Amino acid sequence: MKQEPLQKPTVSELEILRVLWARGPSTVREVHDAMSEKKALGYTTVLKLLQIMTTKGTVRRNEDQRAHVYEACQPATETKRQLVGDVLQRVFEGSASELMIHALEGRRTSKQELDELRRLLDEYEGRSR
Amino acid sequence: MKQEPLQKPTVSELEILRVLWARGPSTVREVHDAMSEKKALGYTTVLKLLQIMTTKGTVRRNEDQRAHVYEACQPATETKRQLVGDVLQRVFEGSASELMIHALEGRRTSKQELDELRRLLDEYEGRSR
DNA sequence: TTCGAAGTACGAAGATTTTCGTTGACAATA
DNA sequence: TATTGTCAACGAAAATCTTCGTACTTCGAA
Repeated sequence: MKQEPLQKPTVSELEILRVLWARGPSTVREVHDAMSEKKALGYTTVLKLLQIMTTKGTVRRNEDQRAHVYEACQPATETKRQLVGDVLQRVFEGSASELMIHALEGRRTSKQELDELRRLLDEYEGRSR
Repeated sequence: MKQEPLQKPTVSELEILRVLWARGPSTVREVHDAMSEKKALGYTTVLKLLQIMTTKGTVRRNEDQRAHVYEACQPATETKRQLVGDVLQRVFEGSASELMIHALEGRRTSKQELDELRRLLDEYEGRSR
């Protein structure tokens, strides 16, 4: 049962992906060290996760070196889009406005970020018209 | 170990919550019927889910009638905020702009919705200033 | 050449989620 | 009153996820 790369990463898998997105192709050791700043996980735990992600097609690895080098199969943008799209559907029935309202509430959003958001809307509109 | 209502509903639990939010207080039968339009689940599956959610404090129930009546403990808004806040942190490191970019990409967004989004930004800014 | 460090592979335990089947209590009705 | 549905409670199986421990391999250095 070959799985297309359409499956959502789990919580732990996402943590790993974030490291790979930030660092680019990395060894288990590098991923483990980068993560241990935020969360302590055993080396073999990270290794296992990467092995599982390999079988799922989430990451691929280069085995030329003794320490295999892993990298994400999908660009970060694609996966992020998928993740937010999932919430958009499951929680907000596809309404971006609803999503936005709840994203803004319960946090302080700076004037800078609001302006940035407006700029994004204009840009999006200009692009898609 | 009493759990504060800070725990994220699972995928299935969310489906149930959506029904409760839409219908208001409902019996298992009502929830089950409402859901079966979208997804077929056994009656006892829905019952079990509601029982679990009761122990978690996600929903509460009135047992006056033979068919217990369930309702969500948290208002929809609160839970939605929590869910989107979770993604905001885990995927976008708290950046609403990043969230927005990826929410808009990969879908068609109408002029109406874009205007609505702008209105929301203005409203938010006016309110918090 | 032997020994330790660094790596991968494998299996597995424990937690959580998802989904029902079964049982027994009750109630409506024939 | 005997039968037929409806419902809650419970247990449990199957699927996932999370986390490691152990064993085996390989590469350098002593």
